[in-house]
Amino acid sequence: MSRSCKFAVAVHIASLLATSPGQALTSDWIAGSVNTNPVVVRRLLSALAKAGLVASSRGSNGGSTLARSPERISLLDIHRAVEADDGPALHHQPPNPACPVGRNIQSVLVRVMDRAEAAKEAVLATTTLAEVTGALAAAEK
Amino acid sequence: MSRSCKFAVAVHIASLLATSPGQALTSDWIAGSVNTNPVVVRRLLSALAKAGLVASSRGSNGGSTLARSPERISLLDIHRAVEADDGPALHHQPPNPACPVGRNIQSVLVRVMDRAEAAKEAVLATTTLAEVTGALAAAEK
DNA sequence: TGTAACTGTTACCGGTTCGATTACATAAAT
DNA sequence: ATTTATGTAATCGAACCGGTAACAGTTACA
Repeated sequence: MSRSCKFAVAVHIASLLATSPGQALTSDWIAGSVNTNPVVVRRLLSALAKAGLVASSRGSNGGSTLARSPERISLLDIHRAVEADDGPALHHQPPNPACPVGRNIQSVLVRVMDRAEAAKEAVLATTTLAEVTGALAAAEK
Repeated sequence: MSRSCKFAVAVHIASLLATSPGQALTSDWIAGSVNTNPVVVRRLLSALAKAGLVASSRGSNGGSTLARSPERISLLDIHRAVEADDGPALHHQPPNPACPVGRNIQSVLVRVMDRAEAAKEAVLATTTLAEVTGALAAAEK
């Protein structure tokens, strides 16, 4: 396993909540659909709750629901909630400031990589959770 | 150090080669500008050579040069050369096929994440190495 | 010819991230 | 009280990355 699949699982979780409106789902039940451990689900639910996308209640009959309607939750909201944003991945050690390339490459790279990341996020921003559940329903029939 | 900075270093290396046209640079010299180990540089040069972006000659007076002009090398070329493309990061374990969400979420996710990745790559594809070195020169004055 | 310079590749170490798992404190319904 | 949940910390194994040493192969040149 190479990269993080937190985003994929978080969208999965949010889709489950969106298709069970008004009903609180437990981390155990969600884990059964995702096919993973309930603690993994709770960690992601915790991140989604901190971002204000999900509300959880504890105790018996507890569980989680969406904090707002699926039309008003974008995949970028979910992505930002569960994946850390460390900015573009630059050199570990600062390049040689005595070299004309070395002393300027990072600022140039940041500009380009930020633009590329913004283009990616624009796609996620214009895709709503409601569109995802719509596509899920369309795939069923 | 969390993520890979291979792309950043590879663009750095390519910029050095682009600003020394016709002159073969050694991995030792390049490592001095990048501020890292020559083997790290050679690993990236090897990947760039396999992608046909760089030509290297061995032995005394050896070194590396660009295999084509900086105007005809895009940052996407460099990105594809040094960073593995594993496709979108989906679930480790396959989701539960007995669940309507679980059995369809991955195909829906692939469509969205592929679109997002394509948007990012479009930015890198329209940025040439020549533009990078132009920005480097502009930052100098 | 032989030596110095340079590439190409492998192997290994130390640090970090990730998912899975166990454990346990806390909270709420009945 | 007991049961059912969440919330969170700790730990484990696997994977990836950058740095480093080691070494084989190649080329220029004295």
